[in-house]
Amino acid sequence: MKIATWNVNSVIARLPLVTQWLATAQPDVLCLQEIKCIENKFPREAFAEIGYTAEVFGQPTYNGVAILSRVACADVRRGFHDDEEGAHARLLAATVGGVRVVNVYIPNGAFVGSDKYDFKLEWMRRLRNFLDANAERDAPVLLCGDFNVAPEDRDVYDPAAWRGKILCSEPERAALADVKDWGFVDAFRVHQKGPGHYSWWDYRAGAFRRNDGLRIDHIWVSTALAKHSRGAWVDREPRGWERPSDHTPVVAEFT
DNA sequence: ATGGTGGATGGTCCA
Repeated sequence: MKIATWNVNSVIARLPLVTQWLATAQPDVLCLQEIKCIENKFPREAFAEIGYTAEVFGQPTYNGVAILSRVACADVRRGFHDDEEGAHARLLAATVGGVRVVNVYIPNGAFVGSDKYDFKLEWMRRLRNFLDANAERDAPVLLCGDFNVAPEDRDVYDPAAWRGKILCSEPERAALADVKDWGFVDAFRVHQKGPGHYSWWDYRAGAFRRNDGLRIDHIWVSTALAKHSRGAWVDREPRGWERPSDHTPVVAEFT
């Protein structure tokens, strides 16, 4: 089983790239974030034509997550139990091929100390609570998505410049570590130990050309699923295509 | 060079 995650920054604007990538990478599951559309504008037919069903949790203009899969999804969950009306569409869970997949778009947080930053930290606390209440540690569970946190300095192109900044600050790293303490293993780090692997590069200032990136998109797995991990990698190629997302896919493979 | 780009939208907000 091959599963991938990709923040596409508008699924409508990125449709040609996503279908092209699916055709070559051939994942069984692709979790999307920032689809930036409501469910009835999601290009469901284009994905169906190449063999993927879609579960969608949409929202106008901002956020939105979806799961594309070659097999049917079961037990689909949209958002937290205690979400209020109109809450951000940032969490979509489904059982696919025996794996409980939790697809998240963790808030960006704007800048350290902002209201959005507080919202981000609180959202991560709610995610941990969601996992405690809804996921089984002994089962194959996979948490993936745009986490908007670079967990360690080796995930950052210039750690000194980013120290304490948004996406790297200690409170964010601690909140994410608490999510990980639910019982996850970073599938990417099982296979890749070194620095220089990034999943996001700012659109501005030629960041991709200079490889000024951060590793903020992740695939984490329960220890039960980690036993079946056969590989994990970042596919940098779509970031270099025409009209790219600022993120590129992260992929993990399991037996 | 003290900014820069990109998406949804139709003024700015968000990243």
